[in-house]
Amino acid sequence: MNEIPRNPPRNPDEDALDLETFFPYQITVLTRQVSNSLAKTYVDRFGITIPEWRVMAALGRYPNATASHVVRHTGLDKVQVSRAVALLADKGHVARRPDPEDRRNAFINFTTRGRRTYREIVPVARAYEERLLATITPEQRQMLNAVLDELTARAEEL
Amino acid sequence: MNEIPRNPPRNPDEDALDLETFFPYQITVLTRQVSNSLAKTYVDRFGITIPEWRVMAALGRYPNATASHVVRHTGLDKVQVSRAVALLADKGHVARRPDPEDRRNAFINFTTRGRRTYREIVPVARAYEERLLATITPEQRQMLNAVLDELTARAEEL
DNA sequence: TCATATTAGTTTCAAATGAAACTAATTTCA
DNA sequence: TGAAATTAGTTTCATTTGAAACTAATATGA
Repeated sequence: MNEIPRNPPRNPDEDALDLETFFPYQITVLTRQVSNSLAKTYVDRFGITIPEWRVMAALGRYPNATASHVVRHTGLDKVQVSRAVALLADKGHVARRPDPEDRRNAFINFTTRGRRTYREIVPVARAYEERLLATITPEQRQMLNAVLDELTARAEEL
Repeated sequence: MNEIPRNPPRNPDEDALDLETFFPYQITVLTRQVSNSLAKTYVDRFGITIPEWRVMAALGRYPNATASHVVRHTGLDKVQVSRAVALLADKGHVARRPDPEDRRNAFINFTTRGRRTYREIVPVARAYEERLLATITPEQRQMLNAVLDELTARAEEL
């Protein structure tokens, strides 16, 4: 058996910053964990990536959207959307239809197959969220939701 | 002036999932925003990346740490730590000293310069956090902190 | 009306990432 | 002992990412 490595002594320096209680660190760690779990689920069970899922989520809510609309509703940038839509089209989940009024635009819609897949994913995504949040109270959830919105707006200002 | 593009109609489908209220989406968007702001600050003002900052933060708290200790305290993986330490050493912020008792290990410490840089960064990092959290109440902060810890533990289980 | 600017979306390229392979040192146990 | 397994840390390589350049279409204004 190896010796269990001891941590080096904690620095008594008053000014040292504790990463564990530093908010940007905390959310980074949580986000990575959550994203990795979800990405694995989406890939393993549905063969899609998170950006692809986000595009589908946007289409589920706003059908017949253009890529620009998808950008607005997913927090993805246009490169990611372009790629995700191309991959979803390859997989037969969505189809693009050029806008005859302005041929720079293309409307994006689910195929029958894509809609079926979307309807399978939604409850899985909800169930993950539900299990993740299961141990916190409804008041905490509600507060968390409000605080995250507030901080996102705030972070955009800074 | 171009026409302002209208959003496509919202889908009345009851089962559609709202990305904006989906927790994994919310924290992803917030985290990206916060990380980008901070990364820009660290690069512009101190010439270091976020992984390098995290290593410095770990060293500030736990001096004379090995790379493994840093891994444990930063949430970075060993590849990132190896690279970040190499970069910090190139920049003269840290120095590695082989452990004579076990030459696989190397103790990592600030150089004088590195410690000075660290002491400059800490208040900047604290100030950013402070400004970000300025609009939420102390009760909310405290709850947020507790909930994030709880959810991180929970996410690791799932 | 036609040269210039703007917009939608795609492609290119360079940097960041992390899994897996690797090197070197130490530990284990037959 | 000493061969096999384990550990610390680094390097390699394939993938992901996003900024910038690009293409095609439309809008603007002298």
